[in-house]
Amino acid sequence: MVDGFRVDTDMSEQRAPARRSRGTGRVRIEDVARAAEVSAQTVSRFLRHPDQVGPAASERIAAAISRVGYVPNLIAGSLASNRSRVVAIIVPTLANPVHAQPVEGLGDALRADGYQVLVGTTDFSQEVEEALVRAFVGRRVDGIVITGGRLSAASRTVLKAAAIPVVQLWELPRIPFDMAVGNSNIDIGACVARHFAERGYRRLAVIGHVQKSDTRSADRVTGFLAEAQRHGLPAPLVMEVDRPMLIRDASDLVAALRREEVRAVFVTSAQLSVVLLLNARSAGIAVPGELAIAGLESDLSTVVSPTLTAVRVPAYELGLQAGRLLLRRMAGEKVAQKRIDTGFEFNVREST
Amino acid sequence: MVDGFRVDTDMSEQRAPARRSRGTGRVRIEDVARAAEVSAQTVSRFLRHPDQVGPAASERIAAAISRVGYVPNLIAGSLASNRSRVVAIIVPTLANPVHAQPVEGLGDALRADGYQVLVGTTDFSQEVEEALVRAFVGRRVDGIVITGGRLSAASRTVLKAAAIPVVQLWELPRIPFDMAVGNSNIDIGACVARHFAERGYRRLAVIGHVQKSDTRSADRVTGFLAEAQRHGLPAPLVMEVDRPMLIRDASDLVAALRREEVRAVFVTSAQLSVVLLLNARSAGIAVPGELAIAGLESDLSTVVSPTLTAVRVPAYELGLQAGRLLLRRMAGEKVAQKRIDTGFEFNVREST
DNA sequence: TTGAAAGCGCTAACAA
DNA sequence: TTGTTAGCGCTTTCAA
Repeated sequence: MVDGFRVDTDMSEQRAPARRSRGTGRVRIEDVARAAEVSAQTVSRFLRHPDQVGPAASERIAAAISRVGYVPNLIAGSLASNRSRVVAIIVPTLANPVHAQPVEGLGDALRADGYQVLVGTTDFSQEVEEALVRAFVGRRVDGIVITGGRLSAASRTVLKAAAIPVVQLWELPRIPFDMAVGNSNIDIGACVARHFAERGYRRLAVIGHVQKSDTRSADRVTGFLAEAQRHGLPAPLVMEVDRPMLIRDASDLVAALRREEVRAVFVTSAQLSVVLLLNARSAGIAVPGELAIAGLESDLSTVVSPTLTAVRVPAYELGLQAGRLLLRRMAGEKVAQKRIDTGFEFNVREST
Repeated sequence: MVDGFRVDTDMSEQRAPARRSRGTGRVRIEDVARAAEVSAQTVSRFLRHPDQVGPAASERIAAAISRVGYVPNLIAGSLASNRSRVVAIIVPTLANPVHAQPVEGLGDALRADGYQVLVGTTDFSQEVEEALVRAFVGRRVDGIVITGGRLSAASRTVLKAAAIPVVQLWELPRIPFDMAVGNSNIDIGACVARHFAERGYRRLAVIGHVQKSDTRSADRVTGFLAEAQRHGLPAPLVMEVDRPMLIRDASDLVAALRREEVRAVFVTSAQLSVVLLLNARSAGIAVPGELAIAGLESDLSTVVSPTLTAVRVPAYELGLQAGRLLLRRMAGEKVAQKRIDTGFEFNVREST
């Protein structure tokens, strides 16, 4: 508090009765205005459209701001302008880098424009997702990114009423709720199955993370099975794992694969594919001689031995693209291309 | 919009001139009030203190809310109450699970109380951190968690003026800015060095992530060196790596370690320690016979062969504890214990 | 238990 | 380029 600029917010010289001031005691735009001898509006303009303010005023305002230590109250600004400059993203978990990276991509896309990112994790719960959607809409976020291609009826209703841009991530519904950034997970599964077929492996298996709301993994399994059938292979073994992130020991899985005489397996989780590979190796199984393994890409894919054949989905880019879409829409632009296919890479390495 | 409750926000029956309405067209508390035939204050009370509203009114209000599809505008509420129910956390990156997990822990600690989490990533930049602090304070977050024990003067000034609870994470400054949750990274380094000394290894090395603002890693190195000296060992080799997350090939490091005839190495990054172990193995180096390796814990520590001796820092719990501290302070409670040492585990396994 | 009035701190609309 | 005025939608204060 300098020079006695504002100490008490109570300006009621001779107003109403003795109502206690509700002021927060913090420096307001009004205080800056008084210090710079301009109106509050001019200070506001200086902050938002500096080019519309004269040089003399600008100089005094800038000085006043730093002198009184003014930090604009964005809450008040949001209420008045009906734009929060906050964007929300809902992911299942942040412990898995594949879901944390889009959050970072989103933030990077929006940072320059002064947006902040609210994050919510669902732990794969549909109910939590609905609650988050409501909470975020209540906070009047300017846009929202939601992991997955399915939205509950309740979420749809709330989002529709909010009339804000929405990006669905990781999947490409034929008719997105609003916009979608992702890829075909069915294609991913099919791509791996085709690779196995071409290599001549017949007895296949697929290990997926099966969670009711994790449709990405389910789609990959579906695509895998369909493609295997197309190639006239026997129906692959389908194995399910609850929480791939927590698997530290895949020896049971390895034993089961061996018992079933599986020749090639596709693991739809990055973490688990590496774990499985390492386990198979220490169980003395030749990879790919006895068992071929394909998984999802991680930093370890090229470090393990044999190196892992893996599908790479550009997680960070997903968030970046989602952010760019939101930015355009929040700027009032119409977006024609409502589905962005970010594709995937299939890196064939030694393990298959 | 049901039953004609509010369609246009312009209520100016015969007010002022012809000023265009600024209303957002969304359902407001007033619309619910009218539908339930109570005042707006009663609806507000029903939402915040349901026990203070009569049963008849409560019933009508509940019905009205769902009938008109009311989602309270938390921005307006925040402005009026001067509480945003938003907490911010600043981390270097979300791509590294060790930094993503505290975010999740924080969210889990706060969810039940209706708080949301704003996330900012700095990519280890001090300037970005300052900008984020300003932005978050501008949004009037009710509390803030900041990775690291050092705060710039600018950040301190802004935070002091904001007068909100602040938790520093991962380190335990002797005198925290406000509160701190973490552990002694010097102790971590010392613990590993002591272990090496006890095992009889003399020629040591430590590989750290050296980034000017990443003082955690630096402290671990410091502790390691000090303890080695205390045990009368020759000065360990110190090697630096720019971005441990991006290291996919540690063969250069392995070669250097061999050239320098290092007997035991401590790698202060989880990712890199596994990569180094795998690289050493494929280079035909016996672990721990020729080279002992200790690192930081990850899901792979027990999967690799030999299993990795590793320090486990409870990242998720760090965020959880930070959230609990904030919650107490935001509830107006005084917190006596301003430094929470979450400790660490040292899991000795086969690699040393 | 309920309601009326008065802001919270800012920006949009309008006027000069 | 600058200022004045009137809200944004809610909660707090005070009164009944």
